[in-house]
Amino acid sequence: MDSIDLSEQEVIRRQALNEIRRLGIDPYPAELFPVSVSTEEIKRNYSEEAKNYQDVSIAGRLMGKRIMGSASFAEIQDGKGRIQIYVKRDDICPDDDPTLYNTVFKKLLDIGDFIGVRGFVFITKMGEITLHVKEMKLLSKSLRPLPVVKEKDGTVYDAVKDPEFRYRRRYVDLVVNPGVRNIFIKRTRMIDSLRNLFNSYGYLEVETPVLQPIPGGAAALPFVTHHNTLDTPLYLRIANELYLKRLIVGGFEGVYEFSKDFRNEGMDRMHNPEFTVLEIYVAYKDYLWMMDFVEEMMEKAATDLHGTTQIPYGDQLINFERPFRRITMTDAIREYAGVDITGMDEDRLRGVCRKLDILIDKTMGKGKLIDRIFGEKVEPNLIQPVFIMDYPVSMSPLCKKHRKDPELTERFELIVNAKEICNAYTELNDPVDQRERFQEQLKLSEKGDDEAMYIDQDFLRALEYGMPPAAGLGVGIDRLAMIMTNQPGIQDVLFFPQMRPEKPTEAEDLM
RNA sequence: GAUCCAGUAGCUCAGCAGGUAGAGCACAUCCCUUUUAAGGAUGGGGUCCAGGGUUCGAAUCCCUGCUGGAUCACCA
Repeated sequence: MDSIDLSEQEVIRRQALNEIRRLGIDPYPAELFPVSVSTEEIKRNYSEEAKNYQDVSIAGRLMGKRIMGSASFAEIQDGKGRIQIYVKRDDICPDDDPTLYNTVFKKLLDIGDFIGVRGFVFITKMGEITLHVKEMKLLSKSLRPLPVVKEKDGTVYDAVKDPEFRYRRRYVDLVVNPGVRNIFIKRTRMIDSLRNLFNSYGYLEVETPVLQPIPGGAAALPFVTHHNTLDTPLYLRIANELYLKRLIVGGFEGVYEFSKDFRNEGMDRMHNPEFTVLEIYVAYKDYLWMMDFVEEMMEKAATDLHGTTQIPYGDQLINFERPFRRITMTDAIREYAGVDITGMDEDRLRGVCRKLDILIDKTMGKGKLIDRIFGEKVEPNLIQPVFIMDYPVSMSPLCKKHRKDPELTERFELIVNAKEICNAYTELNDPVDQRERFQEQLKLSEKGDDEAMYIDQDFLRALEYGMPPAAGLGVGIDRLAMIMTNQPGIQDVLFFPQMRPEKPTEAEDLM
């Protein structure tokens, strides 16, 4: 990298780096630094009376310096939070040489540098818990200036908020915006909560192929790649449903997987090309059982994260307390759109759509028309958790037909804040019916529906060996995380949301 | 994909009857031993996203492009 491309501050930091080396200090030492406590633990447990934490070591990023001659206050930020440190020249420079304080600390250390300090904890006149430093060591020099975000009385000054900057340099976002870390910690805690529940039921976490010869289990456009040795196309999975069901065929009675799925479709605040779905399949259950299970799961996740079932989302308060409302799709359309679609054929549904001012096109079949009515007129009203049950058969080629109505399927979705969070079936295990449903998908595909499902012959073969009755569930983990962490976009709950690659000039600059 | 908005210092932003740039923080030099958005003084730093056009003159007006955001469409 040519120094002519560096900003003044970057040049100064490189000069400081050289100066540090010249003083015989290794700016990137190899040996461990013995951290004895976290900033959080000190702040939580320190008491003046107990006089605890009188010899501790902490490490982290230097996040602020307030120099007042031969004494200074500064801040260290570790993985848990920040603590103020008090640095006095006479303490860190016990002999006559003041270099460590005057030159190294005051001039050569910058905001963003990692340092380790050892000392004792006290409380300043202003009442702040502070570490009085006796020894200081540089652990890693930072060469780029970190944005300095300040805060007073709850007001944040100069917060880094440009979304492009935040998503492209998430590492900086995490250092500088403390709330961001908590979002991701909560996301992980949420997944822990689900996993713990599944394990407590004795279900087995499994892994199934990401690279699939036939991308099945959902209606979506896949990413295609190529395997050189096999000389065959492979697809990144759009769902793992068909593989998990094969495991149910194989005798596992409860399996689940947190699955990274990939869909070659649009990107926006709700969609990222790769995203996480939980899928779980349980033998000998049906979709009614699964609704109870989902209620338990959601209530537990909410309480594990927030200690309550009431979750703030935007200006809403969402209540995950059991039981959730249950309503069939037909009843929901009757209630919110004022139309009874029972027994309507495709033409009459088209008439309904026209009357309700819903945009449709010729390629839409009965299932899609009903879905449009639901999406336009019903879904926006559904803020609190609600199960929508019994979808039309043509929308659900992997779902068992309804025990009472062959036009419907035993399927439900959980809608929260007008968005689908869960999708579940009584799984179709009749291999003959499944073959027919696939063939109908093939017809749709021949009509031009590029998302119609492929026929997976091996999956049919598996069903022909016999699959026990089972209930299956898919949960959009990113969307659930959005709700559980009160975030408006999927980019805010993904560490590294997909972005257009940076320009070559920028990329070269990063080399 | 459509429409709208935005891109100015490391960060947050101002500047737009057109006269080639400014603030706060950060950075540099100096003063200051319990401060806390520390303070005081002085100073450096910008291909004003890119390219074209109008003009004597463009950060400012026009066109094209790039990147991002919002809304809608499409899609789970």
